[in-house]
Amino acid sequence: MFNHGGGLHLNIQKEFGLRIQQLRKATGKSQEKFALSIDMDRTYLASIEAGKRNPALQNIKKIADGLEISLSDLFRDL
Amino acid sequence: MFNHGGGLHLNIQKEFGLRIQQLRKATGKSQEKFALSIDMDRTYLASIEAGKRNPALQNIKKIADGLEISLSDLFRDL
DNA sequence: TTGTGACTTGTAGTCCGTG
DNA sequence: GCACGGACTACAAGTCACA
Repeated sequence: MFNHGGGLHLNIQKEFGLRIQQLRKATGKSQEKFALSIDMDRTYLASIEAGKRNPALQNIKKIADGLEISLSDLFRDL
Repeated sequence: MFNHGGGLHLNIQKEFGLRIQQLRKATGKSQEKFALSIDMDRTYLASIEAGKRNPALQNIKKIADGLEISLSDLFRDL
């Protein structure tokens, strides 16, 4: 009866997507501007935020760098 | 002149590999036993530990679960 | 017990659009 | 600005034989 770490029963992709969306919005950037700033395709970023993709470590790192936070902080509360 | 834990110039794959190797060894399990426990191929785990792979979120999560730590803790100091 | 190269299959990731 | 889709290409996933 515990809920391992994070929000509800959303899967890890959805949780991750919501997390980066929240952090991106806090920067005031659009998906397109943010994606551009980290050299990532805009539609790919959108699908990650939607929880539809399973991004690999290098891209996760890229996002963390773009958000200017550590990987550990990126995964906080997940 | 010491490097405080994480940064270095190893790439993220190598850092991640070393990190999970360290944590796995702390559990006292062999690659084979640990891989088995998380339903992952032993040679695939070995190549991740060696920093030769770029694992995706689902597999990263699988490893964190197997180590019984949060993703945030898994990435601590990385 | 672990490392590695080679391989096939599935999907990560890119690029072009649309409402 | 965003969600969504089609059609691709690059590479992760997963497995094996052997060192």
